Amino acid sequence: MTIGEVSEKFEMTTDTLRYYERIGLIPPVPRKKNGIRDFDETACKWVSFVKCMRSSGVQIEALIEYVALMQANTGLERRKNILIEQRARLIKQAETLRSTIERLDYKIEHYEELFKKN
Amino acid sequence: MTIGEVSEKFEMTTDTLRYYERIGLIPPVPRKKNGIRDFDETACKWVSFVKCMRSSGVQIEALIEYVALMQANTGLERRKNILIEQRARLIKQAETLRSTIERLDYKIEHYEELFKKN
DNA sequence: TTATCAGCTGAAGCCGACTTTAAGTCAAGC
DNA sequence: GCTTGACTTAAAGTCGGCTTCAGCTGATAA
Repeated sequence: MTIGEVSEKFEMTTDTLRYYERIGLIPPVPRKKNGIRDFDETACKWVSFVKCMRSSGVQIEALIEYVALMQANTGLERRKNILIEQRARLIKQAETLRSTIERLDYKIEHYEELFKKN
Repeated sequence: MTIGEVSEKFEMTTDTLRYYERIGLIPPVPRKKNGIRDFDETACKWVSFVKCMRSSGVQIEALIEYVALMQANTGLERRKNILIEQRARLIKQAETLRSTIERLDYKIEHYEELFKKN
């Protein structure tokens, strides 16, 4: 797959994909002889994974470390711990969201009351 | 309350508090005769509200508009809609988080399996 | 054949959200 | 009366995360 196809598939720009590869957020993408990127299934899976993680705010740094360890085929335990740490961060974030939503609900309710009165 | 006390109470820097006032994220804080900020209960409630919203990623722009309408004591309906829009954004975000966490769970599970084998 | 794509690289630019700095005021304690 | 430390402002700086640009190559199609 070309970078253009991948960018459509995952709804992100080609620039972002190149940027991700450049900073090591995804492993180096295989190339054709002329140097053009040729995304295989593995590369696509990485894009999918990183896109998902980023959409929830998982930090780029953590992902870069994870990818590097995968590339080096090492740090099994560390890899697992990165995932666990990030999960913990997300769970905390979900809890924060929950309580903010509650607060918004409460305020919205208050406006409903106001409208009823008039 | 001084800005220093408020910053301790809400665990944010005095710089951030001044910044928030400057851009209209909280209404103008009452001042003593010498110009020093003197946070009253209303001001504190605003800080608390904005801190909560920002911790969940509610956009500054939306909050600024909301605060401005409150100050002008107008746009009742619009105010309610701002809150509803932001709630919708947060709910979407919570859903995204939930599915990312699931994906992480799955990957972590995979590492567990690997460790069991060895 | 020429022009118009899609792709390439490296570097500079941009945006949101603070944070720091420079230069100054003011009140309390020694 | 001077130092200390908390406060003031406006403006510049920082940082993460892209995004855009300049200048190039190489393949396709009118």
